[in-house]
Amino acid sequence: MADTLNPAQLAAVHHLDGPCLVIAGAGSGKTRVITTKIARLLQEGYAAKNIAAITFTNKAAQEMRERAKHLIGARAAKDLAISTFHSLGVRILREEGTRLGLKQQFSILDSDDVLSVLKDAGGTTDANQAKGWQWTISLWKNTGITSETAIHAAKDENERVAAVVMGRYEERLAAYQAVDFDDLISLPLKLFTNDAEARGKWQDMLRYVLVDEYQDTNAVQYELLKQLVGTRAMFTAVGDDDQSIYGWRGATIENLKKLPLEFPRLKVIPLEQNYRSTGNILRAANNVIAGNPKIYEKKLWSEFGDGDPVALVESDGEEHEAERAVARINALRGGGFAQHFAEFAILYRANHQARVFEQALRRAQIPYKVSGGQSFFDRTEIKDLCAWLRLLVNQDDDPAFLRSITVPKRGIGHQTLGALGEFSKQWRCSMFEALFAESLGTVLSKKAIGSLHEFGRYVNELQYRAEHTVGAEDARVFIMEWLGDIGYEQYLIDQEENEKVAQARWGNVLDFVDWVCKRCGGQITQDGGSTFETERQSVLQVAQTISVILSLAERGEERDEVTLTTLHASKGLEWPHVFLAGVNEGLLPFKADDEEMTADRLEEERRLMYVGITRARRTLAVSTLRRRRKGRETVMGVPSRFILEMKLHESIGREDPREKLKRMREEMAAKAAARDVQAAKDAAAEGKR
DNA sequence: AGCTTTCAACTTTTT
DNA sequence: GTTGAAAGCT
Repeated sequence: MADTLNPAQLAAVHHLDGPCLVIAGAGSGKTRVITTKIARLLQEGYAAKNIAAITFTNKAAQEMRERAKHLIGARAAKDLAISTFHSLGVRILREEGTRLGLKQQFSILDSDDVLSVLKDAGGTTDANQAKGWQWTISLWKNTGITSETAIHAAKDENERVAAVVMGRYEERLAAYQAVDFDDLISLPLKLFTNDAEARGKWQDMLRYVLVDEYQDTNAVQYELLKQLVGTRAMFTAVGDDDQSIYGWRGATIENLKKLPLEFPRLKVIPLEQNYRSTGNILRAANNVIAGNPKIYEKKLWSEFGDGDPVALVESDGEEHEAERAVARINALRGGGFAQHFAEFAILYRANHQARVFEQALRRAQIPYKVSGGQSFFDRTEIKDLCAWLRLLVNQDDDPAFLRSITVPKRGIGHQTLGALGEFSKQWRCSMFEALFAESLGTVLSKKAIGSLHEFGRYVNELQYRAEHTVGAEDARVFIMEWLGDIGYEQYLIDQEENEKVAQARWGNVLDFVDWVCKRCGGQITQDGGSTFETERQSVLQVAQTISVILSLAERGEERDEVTLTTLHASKGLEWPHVFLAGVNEGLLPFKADDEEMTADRLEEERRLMYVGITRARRTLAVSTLRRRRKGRETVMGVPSRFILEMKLHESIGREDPREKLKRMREEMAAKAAARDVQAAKDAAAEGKR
């Protein structure tokens, strides 16, 4: 990317004296605009703590902070209020919650917690029913519907039941002094709407607000934003109406339409220069999205030249498609177009599509990662136990040491640990090594050293046992004893006032134990035709695996792997070589058998296709299935209408794809005929036998 | 009748 | 790879 900003980016950065909406096309350098604008605001005299940047995911927030750090230095970046909508909500509620009758240490329920409260409130043990309620209630809460108004919003019998359950659910939350994720937005909004003093205080604190991925905001988030910026309206919203793909969870592009109406001084700036993809890819993207009605006109272009034409891949079925993808990866690498596996991504509509690709990649010995899921390891209770396991693997892991020695509390406080830390710094050793140092007596009391030694000895004992415990059953016994020794269940109960929440957390712990034990015992894996049994592992070996996974995740280190991900999860990412899988009618655009395709739905599916296309930097393959398995029978695969909409014949440097499509159809028909003949022969042979 | 086994189907997801 | 439903077995 060039060192200087282009005129549109500059305009976006320098428009400081009023509301600003940046329509940031895919790959148009929007994060750069946001961070540069933050620097500009600082220059303009804004204090760092008065600048708020709001994102949707923690990852995005972290990334933005990193980028800001590079630009303005760590010191200034530290004070910036960069956070997600939700963590900003937490901050507001921690400080002002008492005004809403919420104690300062209210608890936040995650979706598992919510599920168990809902089962309880609805008097059911059926997880699916409770999940249905959870979904409906969350959607209501995200569109501004409360337990009072829910009954009017209910459209069928199920929803009417959900509305009743919602009432009881909300009562329970209030009784537990707990909030769910949606409350983290709606309660601050309620506060600001009713309490001018609190509103004034926060408007004064967050004097300039930047919002990333504005097209993903829901109705409640929009209202909160309005309350935050007040009539001063000093804000910049950055978003792309063409990349709004979260309508199904309450995001609404109404928020984009409303903005100029509610803020007449709004300056709208489109960013159209793309710094990511080749001309052929952008042309296909523009052609597809042209099928949608426009809110803000924009057309992406780049200076990269036409590049390779977009490839159209047709395969006989899912397995064949996966083979074609593997072949393509090998061909591009062999041809010197790519050096690393990490340059490739395979994108698909639904998670289950990943499986076939996983098998094919494994067979071809190509490393891959499936994105999404793994958030399991983010839970505090799991992190606690992982810290212990990490310590067993590597005693010199100081963060793991600190977490283990304080979880659960064992009478070793920050005084002792501070001294130990100081000591280890001085002697350039790890804290665990410092534990048994003789000269420790000069800085710490006998009693403190006693408890430290006890901890150290226990860790050594655990480590020995972990190394020698093999197999699922023994592993379970060992781990449960360990958890009993450290009193972890009791710790969870003490930690959490709400008994239900504590139980749910303990449930997660048990899941984790299962997970570990499963890996300790030999497991039978079926891969394609072959069946093999993996080695039985010791607890320590499994812990090592976990440590590796965690440390890679922590350092954000990239392994050289092909990425498999859903289209939704791919937004914001990019790869040199992208393979769009299963671009068939019914899959993309997705259509369930029992539901009709509305214009809104189709438009969102089209945006999803657009997001997929624009992930590619250099080459893009669009893959369709001639035959699609649907249960036992094989149905005819119809290429997605989006493929036609790409107008690939406009691609430069290839044969006319309409001709190619025609040829492929003929081939398909011939093959199908041949198959039928073969099938008839087989049947005849079967009959003879 | 109640249990086990087999078979098919399966949106998208963050906090 | 998991779950739910239907068919088959005791």
